Amino acid sequence: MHIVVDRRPDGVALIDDDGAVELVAEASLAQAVREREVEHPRWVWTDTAQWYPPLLRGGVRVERCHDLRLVDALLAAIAGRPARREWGRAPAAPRGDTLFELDGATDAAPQLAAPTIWAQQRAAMAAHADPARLTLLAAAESAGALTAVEMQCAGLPWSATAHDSLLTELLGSRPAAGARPARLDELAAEVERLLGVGPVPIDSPPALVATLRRAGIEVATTRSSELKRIDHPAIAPLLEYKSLSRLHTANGWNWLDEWVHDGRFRPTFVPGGVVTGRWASDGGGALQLPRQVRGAVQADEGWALVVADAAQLEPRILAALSGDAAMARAGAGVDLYAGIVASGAVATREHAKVGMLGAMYGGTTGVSAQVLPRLARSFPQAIGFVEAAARAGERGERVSTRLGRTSPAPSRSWREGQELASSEGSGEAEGRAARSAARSWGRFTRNFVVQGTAAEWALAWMAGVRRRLWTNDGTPLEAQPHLVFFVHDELIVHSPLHRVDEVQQALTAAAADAGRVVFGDTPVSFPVTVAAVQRYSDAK
DNA sequence: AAGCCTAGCGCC
DNA sequence: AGGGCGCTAGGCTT
Repeated sequence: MHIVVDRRPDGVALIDDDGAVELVAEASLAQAVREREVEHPRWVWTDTAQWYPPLLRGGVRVERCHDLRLVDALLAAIAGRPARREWGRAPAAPRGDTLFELDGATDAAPQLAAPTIWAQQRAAMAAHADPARLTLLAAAESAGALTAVEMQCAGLPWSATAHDSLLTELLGSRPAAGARPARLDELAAEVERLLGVGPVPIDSPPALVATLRRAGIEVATTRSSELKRIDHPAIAPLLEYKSLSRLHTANGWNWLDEWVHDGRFRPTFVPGGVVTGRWASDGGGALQLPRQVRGAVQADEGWALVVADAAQLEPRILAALSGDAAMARAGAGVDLYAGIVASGAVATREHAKVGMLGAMYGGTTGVSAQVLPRLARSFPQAIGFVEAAARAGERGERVSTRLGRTSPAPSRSWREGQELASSEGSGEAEGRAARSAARSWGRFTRNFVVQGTAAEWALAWMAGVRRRLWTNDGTPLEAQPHLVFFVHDELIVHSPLHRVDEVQQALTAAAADAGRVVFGDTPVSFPVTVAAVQRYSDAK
């Protein structure tokens, strides 16, 4: 049962599968949705990020939806056309701002109504080589969109007091606006003293490189990794300065003022915001919360944070994708890398880890490259799978995830570079540039299949957790266990203490389900580590 | 002043 | 000569 939500000049039309139309005023939409929700429909609408927040603020939860904008992005990538724009615009949108724009129609063409787009998408999905998987992906993507809105609405519990203490501890008390914290002043002075060449432009990388060189420190950049290799007394305080300066500028008091209100951090999550299908975030750097500040993420009194992390998700995804039975066996325990060592393929856990990451990212140097041949001997299917994805990318082909998300085609300039290099009389330089570009795109497609499929697994996991925690009995979301955070392979549920066991069970069971949902019958396991804590920093 | 780019660092 | 991001500061151009 679907209900298409369509904005009309005179209100919002709710259209069911029989074509019955209920027209409701925008102001009474929440009430209408609440009443229809008892039928457990799948709401079909242009954009969850636009439609859902007002409903949720009105206390109305939606169990399932089909997000036309997100599915359009999937279908566009598959068809190799640009995605549509201008979703959910009011009919009074200015001339030219129509959905038809990209189809080459004139601006006299009517804006496509949601029912029309829905019909087109159903047809496109039915015509796909694997409609079942694509339908699953559409549902998972849409469930993610609902969850993203709910997580923003609930917010991540954040203690401004703890954050302030932590900053004061590390940086000194809060400085006046625009001023530098005392600890940073001290460190800058220390660096200056130890370099002994006058003023040090510590915040300007190019100028700092020049100053370091004047002090006899031969560096090409001011990157920490490069500085770490240098033996000089000024380096330690410089590195500490960089780390604390970063904390201050990225997650200091200004960040706290801007992003934390009423004990909650409410970032905007952007499902499908990354080309691989991973989520992105908008504002607050939500997906890059440094470990330094995770002590400020604190459960409410009487509540806990249930933090769950999928163990070595990407290599497990690769094992399942490629059907590599040996790697599945290595992953039988909680630690896949230990399993690889136990299999005899490599000597240490670190080698296993670096080697697998290198295989999935396309690393060609160092330990990663050294152990790759050993991994390839022990796990030929897994390694062969990513190698094939890389070769496809190098040829300019597109690749797909397990559920059918398709990588973009390489750019025109990329293709032109390849053609130029293979044309008659092409020079050495063009050839080198083209091979470099080809390998680079191959690294992208190599990673795309793994990262993208891991994103699908994570969506399935999240949807499973949400379903298990689901209630729609009128209890506010924030009065029961609810998802508050997601980062690629990690979920946090804020839960009343007396329901923590049940939440842990939900996180674990949903992970096992996700493997079956995405891969069907697979020997690969997807264990999660789960910890109930008061502070996020206590989780690992 | 605003927009864009680069360097650098945080996360997965 | 390692994939994907977001964000900030400095420094340039417009």
